[in-house]
Amino acid sequence: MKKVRDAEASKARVFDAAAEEFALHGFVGAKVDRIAARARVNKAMIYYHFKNKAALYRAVVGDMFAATAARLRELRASNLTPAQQIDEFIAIVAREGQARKYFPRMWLRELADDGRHMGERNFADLTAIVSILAAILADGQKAGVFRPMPPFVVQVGIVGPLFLFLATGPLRSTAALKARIPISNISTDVLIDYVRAMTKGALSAQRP
Amino acid sequence: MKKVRDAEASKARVFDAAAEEFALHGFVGAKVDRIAARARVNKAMIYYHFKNKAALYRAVVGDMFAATAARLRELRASNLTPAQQIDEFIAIVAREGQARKYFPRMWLRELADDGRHMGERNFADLTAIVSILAAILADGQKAGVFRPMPPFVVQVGIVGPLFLFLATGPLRSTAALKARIPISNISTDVLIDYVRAMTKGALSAQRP
DNA sequence: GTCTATAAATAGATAGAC
DNA sequence: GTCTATCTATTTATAGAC
Repeated sequence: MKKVRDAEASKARVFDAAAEEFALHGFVGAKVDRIAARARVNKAMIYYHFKNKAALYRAVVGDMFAATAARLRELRASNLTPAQQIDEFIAIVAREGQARKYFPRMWLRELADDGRHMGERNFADLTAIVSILAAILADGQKAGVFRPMPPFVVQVGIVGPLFLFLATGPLRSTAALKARIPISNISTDVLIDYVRAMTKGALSAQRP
Repeated sequence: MKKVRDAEASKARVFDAAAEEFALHGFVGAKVDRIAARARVNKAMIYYHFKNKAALYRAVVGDMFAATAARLRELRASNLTPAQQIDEFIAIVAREGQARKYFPRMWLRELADDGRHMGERNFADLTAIVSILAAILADGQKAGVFRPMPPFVVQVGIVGPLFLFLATGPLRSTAALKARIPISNISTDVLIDYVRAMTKGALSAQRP
């Protein structure tokens, strides 16, 4: 019993340490030795809890995707208007991404890697997320409030700004210093509002 | 003389091969052996032409940044209106990024790495780019056509969608198949228009 | 300028004792 | 469940011949 609780605790520590390590160094750059050190666990324990480095990685990605897909399915089951659903889509992606500090970095890397390290399960969740956005856009077009636009364009228009921002805190601070730009503390709410304004401005059916 | 031309040619092949390799695998994942094979050059030649892997990387990043910064300085010297300068800023970043297929992926990775592999020169160019955007925004605010917005927010709102799109061609094709979304061939012009509409929609001073 | 050979370090994974 | 020791493979970089 005691052992079981310890096992769960050490497995959770491995998960957290791995998430941080993958975010900072990418799949290839992440070192199992460092994950073990970070988790205060013997390296062999990582292979006891998870099959290997790849499986550990997929578990971390899966946590974000499963949570996001679940929240989006709830959204889709609501009866909000298409415009409101876009607002909520943006807020959900932003909040789930912010709740997992490591994830935006991991995702930028995984995109650059063409999804090379994702498993079937990860891919299914990603597909679900894109399909939900496509459905919202289709509803909005049918209602005449959105102009036609390929879902992937809208997707990168939402995820791009959100994740680039969430992933680049330290770099922005450094750049702000060097460029002598005031380092205003930008809240996630400001960011969400901006992405909402961008997206609806660009999707709006009636434009000059 | 013949040798010199050969040297220039092989150095150029190393540059191209390295750019491709860094884009596909990141700084850590890039293998010098693969760069040599790709460039059809002996591995030792890489160290003959460039100091080491890091210097080679900085040269590739520098090519994009120097070109972009130069074009933006020209833009800044023009007498276009702030709104027109934003449109041109977006087009320049998109076109320079598209002219270097490898770069958007490299940049997503470098952002996730907090700029860890950049040199002083790279950083100076990056700073110049951000400063130019900040100046355009300040002009627009002064003229009353843009609402106040931190430059970094606008920056991620432009670079995020552009580079996420440019970096993810193959992945989008795969996802489109799995999600049964029509794989429309989206042109860079459509993308540029969308990012322009997004940015100006979100910056517009008079909004509901 | 070009190539071979190799030094030196590092990393993923596992066997096997406790 | 936990730890030590180690095997095997890779990888950056250079020395030195041509």
